[in-house]
Amino acid sequence: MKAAAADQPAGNRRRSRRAGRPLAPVITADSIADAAIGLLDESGDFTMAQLARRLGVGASALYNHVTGKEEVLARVRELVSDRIDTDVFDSVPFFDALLVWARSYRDAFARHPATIAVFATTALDGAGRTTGMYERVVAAFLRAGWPEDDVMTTLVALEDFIMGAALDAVAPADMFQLRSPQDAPTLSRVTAAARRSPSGTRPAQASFEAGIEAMLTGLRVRLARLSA
Amino acid sequence: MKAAAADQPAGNRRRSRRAGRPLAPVITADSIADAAIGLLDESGDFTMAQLARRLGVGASALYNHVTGKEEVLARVRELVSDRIDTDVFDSVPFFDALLVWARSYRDAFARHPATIAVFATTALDGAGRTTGMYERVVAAFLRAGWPEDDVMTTLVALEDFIMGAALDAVAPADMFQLRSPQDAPTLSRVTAAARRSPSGTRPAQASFEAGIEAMLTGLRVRLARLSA
DNA sequence: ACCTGAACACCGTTCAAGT
DNA sequence: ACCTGAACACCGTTCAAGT
Repeated sequence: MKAAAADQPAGNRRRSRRAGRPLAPVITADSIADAAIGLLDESGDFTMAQLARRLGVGASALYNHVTGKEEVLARVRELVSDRIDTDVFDSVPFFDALLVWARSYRDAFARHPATIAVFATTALDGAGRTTGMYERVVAAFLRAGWPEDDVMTTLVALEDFIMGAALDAVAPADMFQLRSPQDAPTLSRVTAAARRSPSGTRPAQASFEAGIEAMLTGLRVRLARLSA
Repeated sequence: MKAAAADQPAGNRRRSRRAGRPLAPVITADSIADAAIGLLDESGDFTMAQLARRLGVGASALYNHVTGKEEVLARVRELVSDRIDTDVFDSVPFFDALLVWARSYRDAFARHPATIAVFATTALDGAGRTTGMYERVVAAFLRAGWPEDDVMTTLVALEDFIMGAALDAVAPADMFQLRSPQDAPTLSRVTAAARRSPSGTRPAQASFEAGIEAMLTGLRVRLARLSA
């Protein structure tokens, strides 16, 4: 009745590894984070059991490499932060760079909705890539002449909008598609008009562009006022 | 060994109710939503078991009144939406009203972080108070002369910012308090400057005010451009 | 109709046993 | 050090039994 253990070393399809320490580690903290981001991309969430299954180990094996799910999410955040473009600040004018940065920031997180709440509420722990991202953006604010004591306030305001837009990007397209339009005639009229409009872009996308444009317009005014 | 069942009818301290249908219903969909919002206020989250315990029933009893946790959250959203001030649109100029509305919107959700993601991603289902809130705000946009096919785009852009700010309001105050400041000297300098600044308001609050001001400034420009 | 209490499939995490 | 597999306390939800 015993199934033959015919696994190739590289294969992870079938379950067969006897208990005890393997000759070489099967997983690493990095491979765990990679697998997590894969699951996040595919289904928007992950469990420790799914993670372990994908890596071909038991769930408890994960805890030899990470302290728990929270650390996995923190590591995912680092990987996601890495996709945010901060190089633009060296090549184009400040406000133009801010627009590119904001778009890449929103896109990076819109693909991983499960990380948004964690990202927004977990403290930075030092030397990571997320900290590096902030360091470069803050430096750009200062080079643009932004008052030192207003940089964080403004940067976080921008982040608030970006995170809200990332959350919205995963909302159902028909959020405002009412069953009984007569209960909210004005809302129905306006959502219908939006659908007819020749935007081409998806609604969430259009709102992001409208919002970031308004915000940057307002921030130009703010900078002028604070500089005066 | 059997404990005496000495409960007052109104008391819900001790567990004692024999199986079978009670003479009068013990809970209702409304009392469930009320209890949920209480737990949300106290600890930022709730489980069906906690909800049942607070109501003095078994967890399975909840399912006689709601279909599941999702419905509970939807009902909480309705209660929260009810706290958003839309009356201002009748009493003060449009952009001033928008500011008051945005503040009350953010405050309503900042107290219930667990509902933010649900609110942002669940479709409206018709005749509720949330729909009513939208109906009144949309009407105000139109009265202010906003182009019909741009109302939803702009309203959602505002909501993106408000929701992001609500999420930020529950973030730890020391998010940017690095363990090793030398790894990010510019970021450290700027966060230190922000702490010294005589704002009086909390950082998340200051960012909300800066952001909504910038956004409304930008939207005034947008309205002028679209009207031209 | 509306409760209780047992049960189910799952969750994240711990830990002894094995190499 | 790093795996397996059993176990724990919990989660949301279902359902038979009781009135």
